[in-house]
Amino acid sequence: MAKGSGLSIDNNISISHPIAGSNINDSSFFFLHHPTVLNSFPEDDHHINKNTQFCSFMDSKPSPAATPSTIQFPVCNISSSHDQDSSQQSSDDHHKRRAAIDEMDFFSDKNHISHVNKSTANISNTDYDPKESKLELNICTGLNLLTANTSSDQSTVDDGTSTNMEDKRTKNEYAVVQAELERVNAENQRLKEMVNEITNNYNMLQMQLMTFMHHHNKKSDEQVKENTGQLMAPRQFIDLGLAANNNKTADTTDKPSEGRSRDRTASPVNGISNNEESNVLFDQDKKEDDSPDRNYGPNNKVPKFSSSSSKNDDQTEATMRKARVSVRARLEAPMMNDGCQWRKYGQKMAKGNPCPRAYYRCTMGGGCPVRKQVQRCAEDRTILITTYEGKHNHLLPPAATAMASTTSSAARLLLSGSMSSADGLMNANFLARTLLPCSSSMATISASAPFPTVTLDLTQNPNPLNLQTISPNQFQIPFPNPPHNFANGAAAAAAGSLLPQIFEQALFKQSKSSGLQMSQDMDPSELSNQSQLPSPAMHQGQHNSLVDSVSAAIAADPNFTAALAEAITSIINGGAPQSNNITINDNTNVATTTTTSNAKFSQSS
DNA sequence: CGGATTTGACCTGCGC
DNA sequence: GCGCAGGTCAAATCCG
Repeated sequence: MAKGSGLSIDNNISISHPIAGSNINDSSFFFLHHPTVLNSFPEDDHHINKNTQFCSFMDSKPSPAATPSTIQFPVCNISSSHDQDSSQQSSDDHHKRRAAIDEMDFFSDKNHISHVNKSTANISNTDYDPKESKLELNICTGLNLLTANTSSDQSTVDDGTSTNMEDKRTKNEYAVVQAELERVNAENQRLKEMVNEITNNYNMLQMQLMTFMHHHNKKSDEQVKENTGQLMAPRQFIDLGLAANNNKTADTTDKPSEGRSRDRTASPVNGISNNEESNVLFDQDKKEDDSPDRNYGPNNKVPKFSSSSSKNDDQTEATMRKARVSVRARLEAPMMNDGCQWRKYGQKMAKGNPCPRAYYRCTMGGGCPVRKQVQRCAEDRTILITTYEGKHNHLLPPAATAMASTTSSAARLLLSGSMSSADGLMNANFLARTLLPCSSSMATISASAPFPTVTLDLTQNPNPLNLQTISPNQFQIPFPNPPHNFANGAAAAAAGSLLPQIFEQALFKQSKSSGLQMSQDMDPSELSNQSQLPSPAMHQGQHNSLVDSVSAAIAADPNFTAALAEAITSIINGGAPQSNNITINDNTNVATTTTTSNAKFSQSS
């Protein structure tokens, strides 16, 4: 290479380093994106620190002035293969060198920026734009290399002393790193914004759900009584899970029209008002939480009434204990891996099913009230039916949060009706309408069942997101395109995590379409942020909530991400548009809330 | 040996 | 009141 030809800058990596006496072919020499190729002049030999390829990057003993501002890039496999001298360094130097290698200082002092003639630094790397560069590069190479771009007519070779090969090389590397850094920063910022948005939307939905249920709890009983004829049946159903009433006299005087209520559940219309004014609750479930193993003891035969300021919470707990979420999944394994630890405490032969029903209790937390029943379907024994009951009173591992949130949300859905019976049925029916707006058949709920049960069917493959009535007391949500043959059931459990989002969306939309019911009990400042949201934003929030669920599902079992993604995609593509058709009427008069709700209920019943 | 599972007994509510 | 069914208890057993 003739003198004066300057540096050859080429994106095709080919480094010839005559100074070091070796060619640098190791791709690891270049970090991140392909840096440009630099050929130095032999004349510059005396300027180059032989111990380094990038003088300013790696020199462990820079000049004191350059020390604080030296940019240090991680460079691997250099010294051993390209620098014989480095192998002779003392171990101390070696450690210093390594320490220098491991550091990258992109924010060096501007005062130490070397004077680089930008006019000669015609770098072919398109990522580099000195004008847009926000980072200042401090280069103190001690070199005085000439640079030239032989491949471009635009370049001019400056034979002056302001530029040199190391400068250009460093600048190239810097440009690459800077571009990468900016890209990563931009992506990081974008991800942060996404996370914040998802979090905000999730919190908003959760708050709305809570507020909505709180509103139901505070609705006056008179409003319910106005529809006594229509509400009788739903009251019986909804409150089955709430009231623990062993008052046999009351039972005989006002029994449910059909079916029976189980222990610790009772007809709510036995002269016991569920509204807040009654200020009555059953503390039985608190005992259950404290000592679930003793909830069948004689002391618990007669639930005790007490007053408490935390009535809502206790009622929530009570009903959560009653509400059930059943998951049907094709599963070879004897039990679905839902992330929790369970202890089997019983097994019974259930009527009408040759397969025994196993009873499990959560053992992850002391006195956790959550239980589940596992039984194979009589018709199709490849289907495993897992029924969850209760609410965990302890922290859950990530893998268990999906199903736990499902059961919790399902219970809350049903609970939302137990506070105010009319709206309770409305919730279920609204859920049906939301999920299957085109269907003329509504999920019907009666008092014939001991527990309100939501069944998540992961075994079917219907076209629409369908809501089926599989029994008078159950509404079933078949999961579209379910993953087949779950190896361990984790995907099924994870898929169940979609349920709370469905509930939340349904409840939220109900609250919207019913005239922003929460507004009565809600701080206007809180509501303002929510009710005034334009629909697209809200839909986005719901979608983000779904995404959040997806994340939990994936966390539950990454091995089934693909299968789960398929199912989720089906919901998003097939189910979400349906729900998104729900019109959010921000102009609905709040004063018409009760009327609207009752009208909805009348339609449903 | 300690924890988990099995399994028969027991409890409870409901229907007849 | 009795029987049935669902649900739970707890001693026996199993297992790592």
